[in-house]
Amino acid sequence: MTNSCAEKNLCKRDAKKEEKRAAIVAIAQQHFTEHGFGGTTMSAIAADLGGSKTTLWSYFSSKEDLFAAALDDWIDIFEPVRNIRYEGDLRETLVSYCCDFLNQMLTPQVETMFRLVIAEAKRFPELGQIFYEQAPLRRHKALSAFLQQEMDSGRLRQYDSVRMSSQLHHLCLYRLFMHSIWGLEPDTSPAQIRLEAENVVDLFLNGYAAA
Amino acid sequence: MTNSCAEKNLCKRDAKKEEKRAAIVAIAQQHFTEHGFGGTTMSAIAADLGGSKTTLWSYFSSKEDLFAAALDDWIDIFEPVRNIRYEGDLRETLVSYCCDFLNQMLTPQVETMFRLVIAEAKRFPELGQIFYEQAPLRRHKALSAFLQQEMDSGRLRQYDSVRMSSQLHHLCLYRLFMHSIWGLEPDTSPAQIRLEAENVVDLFLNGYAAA
DNA sequence: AGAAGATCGTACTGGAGAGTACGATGACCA
DNA sequence: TGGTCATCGTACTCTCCAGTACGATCTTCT
Repeated sequence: MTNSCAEKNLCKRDAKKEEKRAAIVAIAQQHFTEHGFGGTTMSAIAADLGGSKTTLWSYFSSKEDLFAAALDDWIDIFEPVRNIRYEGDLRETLVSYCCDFLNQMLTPQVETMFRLVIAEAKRFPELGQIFYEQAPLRRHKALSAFLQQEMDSGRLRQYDSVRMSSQLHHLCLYRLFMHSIWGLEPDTSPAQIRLEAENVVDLFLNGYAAA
Repeated sequence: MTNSCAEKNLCKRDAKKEEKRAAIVAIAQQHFTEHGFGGTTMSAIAADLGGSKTTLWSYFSSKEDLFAAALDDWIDIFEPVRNIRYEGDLRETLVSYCCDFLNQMLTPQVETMFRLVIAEAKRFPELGQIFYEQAPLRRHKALSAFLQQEMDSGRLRQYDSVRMSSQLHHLCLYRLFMHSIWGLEPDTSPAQIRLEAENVVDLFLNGYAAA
C-alpha cells in the first residue's frame, strides 16, 4: 500500500497535471502558429496561461520541448480520412472525396501547420519526416488502396495506384493551396471548391478510367 | 565641373561601392538560406565579409533592409523560362519542358528560397505576393500562352489555358518537390525526372489532346 | 598635396527573452 | 494533522544580438 493513487490510477493530482499540461500545449499551439517559433516567447505563454514561469518550466524543460509537444499533439487535426467507398458513381465518389480533401487542406489550422513545419524543418530535422508520415503518407495509402480496388473492379485501368493517388492529391492542391501558402486569398467558396474538384477528377478520369 | 564622376559615370569609388554591396548581398543570401531570418546574425555576416559592422550598417540600415535586398536580388535565379516552342512533337516538347521545370525546381537554391519565403511570409507580408508574381505567375503566363497557341493550331482541345498551365505545373511538382520541401530525399536522377515528366505529360494529354 | 569619403577594429549600449532562485501560499494525500 | 507537492509571483542572471560611437587608417578624387 505504498501508493493508493496507483491503484485508483486517478489521483486528483495527476488528473490536474494532465489538464494543466493540455492547457499549456493548447496555448503554445496558438502562440507558435501566430508568431512562429522565433516569434513566440515563453513569458507570453506563461502570461496567457495565467500561471507563473516556474510552473511552465516544470512541465517543459525548454522551448524546444514545448514546441515538440505542441506539434505532436497537433498532428491529430489530420483526422482519419473519411472512408472512401464506391457509391454507384466513380466520378461523384472522387469529386466528393476531393472536395473533402480540399476543404481540409484549406483550413487555417492546416495551412498554418504547413507553414510552421516548413519554416522550422531546419531547426528540427525529424519534423518534416514525422509530419510527412502522419499526413500525406496516410492519405496516399488510403486513396491508393481505394484506387486499387477500383482497378480490380474494372472501373479503372490497371496502373500504379500509388502514383495515381499522389497525382490526384496534387492536382487538388493546384492553385488554391499554393495561393494560401503564399498569403494570397483564393476563393474558397463551396461552389469554387466543387468546381476545382470536378475539374481535377475529369482530368484524372480521362487518363485513368477503363476504356 | 562640379563632379567629374557624374560625367564618366564610373568613379572608382562608386564602382567599388557597387561591388561591395553585391558582396554583402551574396554573403547575406548564404546566411539567410542556411539559418533563416531569425538564425542569421548581422555580426556573423560582417565577420564573413571580413569588414566591420560599421561598414555593413553604412550599406543597409537594418537587418530587414538587408533581407529585402538579398531577396530582391535573388529572385533572378528564376531565370527566364526557356522558350517553349512546338518542335514537331507536342508530347516531346512538353516532356522536355517539364524536365527543365523539374530540374529548376529541385535546385537547392530554389528549394531554400521557397522555404525562406514561406517561413517569413508572416514577418514580411508583401513577400509572398512579390514572390508569387516573380516566379509561378510568370511561368504560368508563358506556358498558358504556349498552350493557347497549340489550341489554335488544333493540337489541343479548346479549354481554359491558364487552368491547364497550373495543372501541368502542379502535376510536375507532385512527389519530388513536396518531398524535398519536407526534407526527404527524393530520387532526382535524370532518368527519374524524365520518368516523372513523361508520366505527367501523358496524363495531361489524355485529358487535353485534340480528339 | 590635401580634402573628402570609405573602411576598419574594438568596445560599448540597450533591449529582449530564456531560464533560475526562492520564499510564500495553497491543494492534496495518508 | 502534518507532510508533500504544485503553484505562484517576483526579481534575478546570463546570453545573444541589433545597432552605435569613435578614433585610426587607407583610398580616391581634384
